[in-house]
Amino acid sequence: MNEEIDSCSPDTSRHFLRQWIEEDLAAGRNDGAVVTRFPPEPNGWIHIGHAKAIYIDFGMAALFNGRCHLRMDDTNPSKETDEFVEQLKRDVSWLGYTWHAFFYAADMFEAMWEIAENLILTGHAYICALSQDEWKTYRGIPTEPGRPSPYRDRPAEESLDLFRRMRAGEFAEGSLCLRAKIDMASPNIHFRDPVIYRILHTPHYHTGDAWHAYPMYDFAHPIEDALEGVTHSMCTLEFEVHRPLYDWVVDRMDAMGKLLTRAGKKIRPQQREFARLNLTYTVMSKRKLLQLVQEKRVEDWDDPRMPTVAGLRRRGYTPESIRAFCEKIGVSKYESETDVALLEYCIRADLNTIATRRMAVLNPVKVIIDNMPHGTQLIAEAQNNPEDPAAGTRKIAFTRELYIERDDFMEEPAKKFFRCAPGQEVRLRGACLFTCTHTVKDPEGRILEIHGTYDPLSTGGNAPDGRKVKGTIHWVSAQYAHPATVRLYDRLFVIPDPLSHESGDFLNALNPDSETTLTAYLEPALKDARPGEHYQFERLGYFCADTRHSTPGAPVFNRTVTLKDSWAPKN
RNA sequence: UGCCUCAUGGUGUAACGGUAGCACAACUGACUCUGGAUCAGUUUGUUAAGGUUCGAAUCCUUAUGAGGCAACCA
Repeated sequence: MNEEIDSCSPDTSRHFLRQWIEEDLAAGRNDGAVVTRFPPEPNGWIHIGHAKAIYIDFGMAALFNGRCHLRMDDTNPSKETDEFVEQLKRDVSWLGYTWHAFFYAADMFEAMWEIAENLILTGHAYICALSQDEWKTYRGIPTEPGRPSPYRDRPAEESLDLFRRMRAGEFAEGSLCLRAKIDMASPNIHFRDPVIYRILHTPHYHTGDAWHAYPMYDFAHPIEDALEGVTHSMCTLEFEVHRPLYDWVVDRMDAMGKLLTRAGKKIRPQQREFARLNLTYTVMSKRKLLQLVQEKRVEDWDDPRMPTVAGLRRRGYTPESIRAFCEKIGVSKYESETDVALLEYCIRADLNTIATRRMAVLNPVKVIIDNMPHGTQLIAEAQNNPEDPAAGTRKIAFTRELYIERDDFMEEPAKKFFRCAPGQEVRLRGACLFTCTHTVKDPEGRILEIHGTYDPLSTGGNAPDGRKVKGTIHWVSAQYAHPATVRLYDRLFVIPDPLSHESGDFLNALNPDSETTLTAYLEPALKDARPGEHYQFERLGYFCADTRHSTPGAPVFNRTVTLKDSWAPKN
């Protein structure tokens, strides 16, 4: 791939986020600092949609010589684990990014607590004892104002006492919560006295049982940003209506003198939102991916059919291709649906330059070269990668009996079918020219053997008289072929019926034939393929030796992506 | 029917009051020891209606369409 992508350089187009930061810089805000963050909740594995966010968060920081933090947004202990944290780090690193600092939001619980107590003391928060159901009637609906909670004017000392006892674990989950006192008549629901602390007794993977009261996202996130010195907090569109609340919290911190300063200037974090990635035929919801894993519809989070970063990696996608994809899709606030064809283009473009060419036959039919004496063999020399002469060549034994792809032979060739057919000369890649003379069939008419002759003068694949041969097919020696497991993937998330998808019954919309496992004949060199290595099996597509099931001497190959067009007769 | 946001070819984006451009997809052709790749080319677009302006994708108004917000999730 080109240098731009290798260096993880950010998008060069002037999208609205870039302009936003440029304006801040021009206005001299935050003393010229640019600090961003990628703040996943460690409750699952990241997918291609997160890759977009990572690309933006890290890319914008890099563009302005700023810093980007990796932060675990772990304010809800019920779904979070250390394993997810470790996987998150692995995946972000694999994508090619290095964070300038790593944080757990949980490490800031004490600071958040202090701010919350301060809010209570200054009349900006109170302990509410309304149940969730009761609260619904007080909060009101978007089109009508809400009513104040009966606990809204609880004295600060009383709230403070209850708040501290919440923390100590004296109360049952749901019995009490801390609310910010803002505006029950606001058209923005998030301003109607939002909950900022709730009681949770589930142990936290990082802080254990030290806490029984946990901050809500809306309260915690701006504090995390402010305490880390984040200047530009970028997130997806659904948080747009939360922005006023984000600013409200930052204002409260400012009033308490809690904002960081740099050269005497306050670092005031701001939030902006961009559209999340939607891919055609692809389920991106973390909840649904979790369901696929839990119900064992897939092998694991890194199943090659999953849109997770780990799944793509195991499927054979490269970090370069994913970054190139992120650059191509751009950044906007329009909720678009990107065609997966673009993702596939990106991996083909990368693999085309780096993948080693090998010959393989997935659906074999035997070829017998009648004018080649039994027991003899020729040595063919083939390029390892025509796109990269430095990849060199290799020698392959060519024998009297071969396998070729069944699709590469047509008894009655269609128009423009230039491959093997009776009387039609074809090139056996890297070896020689071959002409089929006749076939042998079983009683059902299925072809068992293709017989023919080769041109002994065409060694290497070219006839000395210079005659042109339009078709070139791949082959493996029947004598030396290495049988191996190959898995072909179709799109797992094909949605034949959009209605079933929209009704939430997405499992019925999954393509049941998304994976086909078969035994293929490979050229002997493939026996030594190491997990993670990329190959192009000529016209069959790009493959990657599996990183999970491959064993030395017996690699399993996953198909990364097919070549652009597969030939089909046009009638 | 409250608030917020968005709308440019089939798809994704650029143009920031001054020639609607790029990429993917599709289709043509050239070349090729992969019907791949590469190279060249073609087709297709500013949601609608008003207004401001010498000039509007861009600014204003209205309409239409799409999405988000009523978890003690993030």
